[in-house]
Amino acid sequence: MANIKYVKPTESELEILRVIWDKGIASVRDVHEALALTKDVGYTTTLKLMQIMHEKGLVKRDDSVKTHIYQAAVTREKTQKHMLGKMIEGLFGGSPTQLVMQALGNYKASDKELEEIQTLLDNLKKQ
Amino acid sequence: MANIKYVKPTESELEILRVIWDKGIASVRDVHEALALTKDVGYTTTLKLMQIMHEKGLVKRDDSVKTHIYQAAVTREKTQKHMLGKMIEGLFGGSPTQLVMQALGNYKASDKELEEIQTLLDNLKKQ
DNA sequence: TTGCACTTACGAATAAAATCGTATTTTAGT
DNA sequence: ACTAAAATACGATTTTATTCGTAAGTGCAA
Repeated sequence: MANIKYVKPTESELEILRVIWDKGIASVRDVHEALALTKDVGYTTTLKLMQIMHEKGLVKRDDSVKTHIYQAAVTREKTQKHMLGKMIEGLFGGSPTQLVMQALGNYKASDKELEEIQTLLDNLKKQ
Repeated sequence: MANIKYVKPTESELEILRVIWDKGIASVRDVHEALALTKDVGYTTTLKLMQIMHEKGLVKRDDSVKTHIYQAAVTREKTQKHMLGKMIEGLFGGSPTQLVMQALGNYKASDKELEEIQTLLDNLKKQ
């Protein structure tokens, strides 16, 4: 079995991952420009972070071309799952239900979304 | 209006808050002993962290007695809400539904819990 | 080919968080 | 009053994360 250790992205790394997830593939400049829309940061800072992420295995890159092309090496879903898990464990006493209730109670969802949840809930009940 | 700025607890601070939330009130030693069950850490480290938390306003303390007694200055619920919000915003594209679906899908809940969620869902639908 | 624009590499500075050692204070028991 | 045990205060170090300056490589346009 491959020895895969989960690497927890830092706050800044997560910002970068989000951009890459949205774009699919991206150069440092692509990412930097996206980040620059919402925060003040130097180009080489973004570059350095992406290099570190590459070392950590958070992103893959094609460096056979002058402008390296990056893509995520971890999926959004896996990351979501890990972070949800940590949060459930740490803040919600291990109860996913607590988290769900809290989320549903505090953040309004549309009727359509409520229906989606209902459908999932129905499926879970059947099992 | 009182000027309350939300202070985001760090990882370690959160661990301490969890102990205090569970106990209601706690001395440094109480907290330290709880932490020591699961990690290797020095007493003065815990002390220092709790002092910092006090400066930040994360905890209150009664220092009229020799052994200071701490209690949380932020509720578990408020903290849960903030962190959920950040997570929804950052990882789930602003969609609480996404988060709920992900949580329900990945972490099994008991029938009783599913019923609780169902009840909440019914209420939300009525509105 | 020369030079300019753009890129990566990389070391180093800065900032933030966590850790701990040591000094000092407090108080209860003798 | 004295001492030991236990507590706090606090500076300093270590670790981790973030930021950026500067050097060096690359290729395209004139």
